[in-house]
Amino acid sequence: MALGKDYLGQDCSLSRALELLGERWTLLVVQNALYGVRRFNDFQVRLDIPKAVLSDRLVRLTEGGVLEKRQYQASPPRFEYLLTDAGVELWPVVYALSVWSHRHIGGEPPRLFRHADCRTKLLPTGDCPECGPVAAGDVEMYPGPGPKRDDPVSRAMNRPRRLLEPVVPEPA
Amino acid sequence: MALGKDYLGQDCSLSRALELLGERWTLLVVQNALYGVRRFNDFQVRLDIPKAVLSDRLVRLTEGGVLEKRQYQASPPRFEYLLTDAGVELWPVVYALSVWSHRHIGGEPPRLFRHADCRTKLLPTGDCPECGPVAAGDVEMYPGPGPKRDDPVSRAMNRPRRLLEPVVPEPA
DNA sequence: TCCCTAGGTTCATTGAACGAACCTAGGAGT
DNA sequence: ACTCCTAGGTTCGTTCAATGAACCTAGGGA
Repeated sequence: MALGKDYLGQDCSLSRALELLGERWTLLVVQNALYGVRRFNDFQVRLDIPKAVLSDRLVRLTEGGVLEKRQYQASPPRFEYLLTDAGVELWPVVYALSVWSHRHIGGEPPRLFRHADCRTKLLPTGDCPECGPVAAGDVEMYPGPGPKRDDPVSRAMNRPRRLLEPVVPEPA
Repeated sequence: MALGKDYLGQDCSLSRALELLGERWTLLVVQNALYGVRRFNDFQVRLDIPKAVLSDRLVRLTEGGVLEKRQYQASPPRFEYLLTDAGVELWPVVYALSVWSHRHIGGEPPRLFRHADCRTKLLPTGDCPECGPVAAGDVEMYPGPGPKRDDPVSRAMNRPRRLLEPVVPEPA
């Protein structure tokens, strides 16, 4: 975002959220973290995002308390980025915006979401019509009618799976 | 957003929403439209946004079906921008993100929101804990503890008022 | 005649996004 | 012993959106 990613003169909570989440690519990174993507190269392959931008976004999300960087292997040192509790709480926002997009912009959704316990499709709020509020970890993602990207990470997401369950792409 | 405001290679609904709503300032324009701001100069005064950017965002939101441009006076010709039904349906997204920001980033909210009928504070989803789903027009906005901007448009928003009710700033 | 208002447009400057190239350290293959 | 591969980045020149000050236009009011 050119010349100032901040909104200094604003008085609302939304502007503070947008300083952290409103930059290009940022919310897509969070969405894919909810889908189970954890590693730098997996984000990069799935999003086709310039590495320098991805690096910046991961740092900012980590500093902002949305992600946590963890070493998952000592030698050679390798890292993954996990959503914090605050990050997981962005699920309703991401889902509501996706539903809005499908309703008002159009396009077939490549992935659908239901309550894992009762298999009921979620309301736009992310709640289950039968059971009420649903934790993000109890949401099951399964393939929808829309076209899907063809890369190893996206392919690994085609099996029905819960949110936050780590994506393990097959090696090429 | 530099070099491409689009996300062409993406397969998700969210990326299509972000092509329309994800640029700098855009969601703040929608938020203020929900708060009752309708006129070019009122958006400009309240947001301190460069006029060229505001002009671009209003055109894009209008083309995208979020706003509708209407002439409210013939001579001299004057215009206002009203939210469409699709635009009003962004209220839960805007509200959920504001609540997230207050919970996880902090800061006092300058405005609070309750169900106008029963005066109960809304859930983060925008629903009323007592009555269930609430239409945006039945949400009442009232001043909260946080600091407020001091401009004629922001001052006009300090009286308790329903969402979408037109803001009428006092002339300076 | 002059100024004011609403609703913009024009333009030079700045700095974020892009993407290709490069880097580093540890295994793995031959 | 040497080379390749992988994960996880960094560097850097190019492109283009954001900024803000100046300007524009048409009608009304003093």
